[in-house]
Amino acid sequence: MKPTVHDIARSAGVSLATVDRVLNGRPGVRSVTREKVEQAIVALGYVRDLAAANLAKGRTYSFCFVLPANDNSFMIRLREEVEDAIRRSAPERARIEIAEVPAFDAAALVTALDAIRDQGADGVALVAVDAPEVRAAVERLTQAGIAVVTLVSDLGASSRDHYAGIDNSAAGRTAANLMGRFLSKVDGRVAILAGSMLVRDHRERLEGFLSVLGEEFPRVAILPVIEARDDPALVETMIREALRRHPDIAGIYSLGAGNRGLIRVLKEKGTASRPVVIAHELTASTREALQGDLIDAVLNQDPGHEVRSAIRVLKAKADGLPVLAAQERIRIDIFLKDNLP
Amino acid sequence: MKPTVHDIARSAGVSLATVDRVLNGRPGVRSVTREKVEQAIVALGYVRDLAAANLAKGRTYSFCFVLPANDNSFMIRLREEVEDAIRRSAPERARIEIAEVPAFDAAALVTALDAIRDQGADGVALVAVDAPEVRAAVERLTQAGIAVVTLVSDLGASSRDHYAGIDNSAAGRTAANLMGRFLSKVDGRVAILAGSMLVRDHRERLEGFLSVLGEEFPRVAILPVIEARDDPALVETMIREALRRHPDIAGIYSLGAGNRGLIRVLKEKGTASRPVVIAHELTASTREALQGDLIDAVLNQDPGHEVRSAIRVLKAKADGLPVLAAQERIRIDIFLKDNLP
DNA sequence: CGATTTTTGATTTACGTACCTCAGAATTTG
DNA sequence: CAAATTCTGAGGTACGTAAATCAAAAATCG
Repeated sequence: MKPTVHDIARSAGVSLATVDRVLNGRPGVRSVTREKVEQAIVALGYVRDLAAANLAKGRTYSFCFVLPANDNSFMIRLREEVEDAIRRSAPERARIEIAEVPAFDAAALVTALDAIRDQGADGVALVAVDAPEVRAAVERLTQAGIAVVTLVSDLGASSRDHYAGIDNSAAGRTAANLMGRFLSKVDGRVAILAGSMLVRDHRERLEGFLSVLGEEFPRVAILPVIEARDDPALVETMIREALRRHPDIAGIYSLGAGNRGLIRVLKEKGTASRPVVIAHELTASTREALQGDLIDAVLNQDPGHEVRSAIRVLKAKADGLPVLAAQERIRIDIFLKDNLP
Repeated sequence: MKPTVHDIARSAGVSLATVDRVLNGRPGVRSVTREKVEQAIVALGYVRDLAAANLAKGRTYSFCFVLPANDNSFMIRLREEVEDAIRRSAPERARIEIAEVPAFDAAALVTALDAIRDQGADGVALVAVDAPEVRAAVERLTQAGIAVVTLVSDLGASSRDHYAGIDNSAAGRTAANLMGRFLSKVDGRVAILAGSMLVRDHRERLEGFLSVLGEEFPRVAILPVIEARDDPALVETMIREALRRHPDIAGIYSLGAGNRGLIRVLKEKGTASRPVVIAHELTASTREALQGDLIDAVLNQDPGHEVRSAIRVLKAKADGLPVLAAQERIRIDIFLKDNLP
C-alpha cells in the first residue's frame, strides 16, 4: 500500500501536525525534527496524493490564454482548441480564459499581460511577439509567481517557463532538404514566400531553409524573399507576378500563412506544369491542395497538441512539478498526400 | 461554483442517498424519482469529481502490458517506456505490470491473456499477434469487462477497445512517395527488406508501399521482397547478396527492424554510391546513419507516446469515459537529418 | 383494511490531505 | 530559576464522493 501522512508520522515518531508542517513548509519545527520527518519521507518513499491534496485545498487552477485576434485558419483552429479545452476543464479543476489582443501589437500584449498579473492567475500562455517590452512583462509575471508558457511563437532569452511550439529552424531546414530532393535534377530557382520578417518563427524558418539549401544543394538558386503579410489576396498577386517575371521558378517554399492565394494560382497552372511546393500548416485549403496534387508537402504543427501541452505544463509548473520533456516536445508533422490524418 | 451532489439533492428535492443511488446505478429508486434526479443533474450541469470519487472509492487502476520478449531496439525502448510509466504511476493510483511472452507466439500470448483475465485487472495493453485464437482471447477479456488496447501491432476485426499505433498502410504509402521522389530521374530498381510477412504491420506497410509506387511511379521496378526476420546479421548477408546480384538497385525500403546489418553494408558502399534508403524506427543506429548520410529518411512511431496513450485510453475505458480521438492518434514521424529531435 | 414490499431519508464513516486551534512540553532567555 | 518563547501533539473540520445502515414513509398486495 502507498504510504500516507499517517505512516510517516508513525515512522518518524512525531505527530500528524508536525508532518504537515514539514510537508507544507510551515514554520515551527526544529531542524532536528524536520530532518527526522524528511528521512521518514524518503525511507517510506512517500509521494503526496495530489488529487486528495487539491481536493482538500479546494484548489482550482486559473489559466489565461492570450491569443492574437488573427483570422487566419491556423489561429482560428488554435482558438477552437483552447475553447475545446475550456469545455473539458470542468472536471479538471481548471478555469481557463481567453484574452484576445491585436495581432503583432507588442504594446497591447504587454497591457494584457499586466492586467492578468494584477487580477492574479496561476499561469499564462501567450503567442509571443518578440519584443523587449514583452520580455519585461513576462519577467513581471514570473516574478509574481505566475507560470508562463509561450505558444507557437517563442520569446528569445526570456524568463518564460516553457515553449509549446515547434523548432522553426528545424522546420526550415527540413523544408529545404525536401525541396532540394524533390527538385532533384531539375534546373530552376526557388521562390520563398513569407508573412513578415518581423515575426520570429518566420525568420527562423527562413534562416534554416537558406542554410541547408545553400550548404547541401548549392546548385539551387534562390529568389529574393516575397513578404505578403499572410494575406491570401496579396499572396495571390505577388506570386502571380513572380511567376510571370521568373518563368524558371521550379520551387516555392511558403513559410507563412495565406496559402489560399497561392493555391488559387497553382490551380491555374495545373498539376503538370506547377513548381514543387512546400507549405506550412495543415488547413482545409492546404489539405485539399495536397490531395489534389497542387502542393507536395505540408509541414504542420498540431494546435491541439500545443494547447493541451501548454495546459499540462502550466499545471505542472503551478504544482511545482517537473515536466516530461519527451511528452511535451511539439513535433514537426510532415504531411504528404499519403499520410494525411 | 461547480455543483456537487448536495446541490443536486437540494434541487431535485430528494436526499443525498437517492442521488447517490441514481449516480451509481444502485437499485431502489422509482423511475419517477430517478428522472427527477437526472433532470436536476442536466439542469445544473453536474459533473462528478473523478478525483474525489476515486479517493472515496480507494480505487486503484490495475493495468498489464503484455510485451514480446524481443530484443530489437524498438521493443527494448517500448519496454523502457512502460517501465518509466510504472515509475510515474505511483501518484496516479495505477498499478502497471509487464508480462513478457515469447515473440510471435500466439499460443503463449493467449495463455498470458487468460491468466490476466483470471487474476482480474482493469485493462490490458498488448502487442498483438494477428491470429484467430488471440482474437478469441481478447474477446474473453472484453467480455469480462477488461479494457483492451492493442499496441504497435493491431488485431484485425477484433473486440479490442482501441489501437495505439500508427497507420502502417499510410506509412508504407508515405515511404513510397518519398522513395519515388527521391529517386526522381534515376533509373534502377527498388529492394524491399522486411522482417516477416506473418506480422500484420509489415504486411500493411508493404501493401501501402507497393500500391503507391505502382500507381504513381510506374517506371520504378521492384525486386522480390527480402525477408530477414528482423535479424541484423541475416539482413547484412541478404542485402550484401542482393546488391551483388543486382548492381542496379537504386533504392532500399527497410520496413522492419534489424537495420544495424543494413547500415553496415551501406557504410562500406559509402555515401556517394549508396542507394536511396528509407527505414523505420528511430534508434541509435538509424539516427547515426541519418546524420552520417547513409539513410535518407526514417519513418518513426514514438514508443513513449504509444505507451502513454495506451494508459490514458485504458484509464478512460475503465472509467467509462470517452477518449479524445485527436489526442490519441499516433502519428507517423518522418525524420530527415534536419529534424531529428 | 392491514400486512408486506419497495422506496426514500437521515446519518455516518471513509478516502488522503490541508489547515486550524489549543494545550502542553521543551527550550531558550533574562 | 522563573518567564518568555519556541516546538510539538492531539484533535477537529473540510473538500466531494462512495457506501453502508437503519428507520420512516410510501406504494402495492391480498
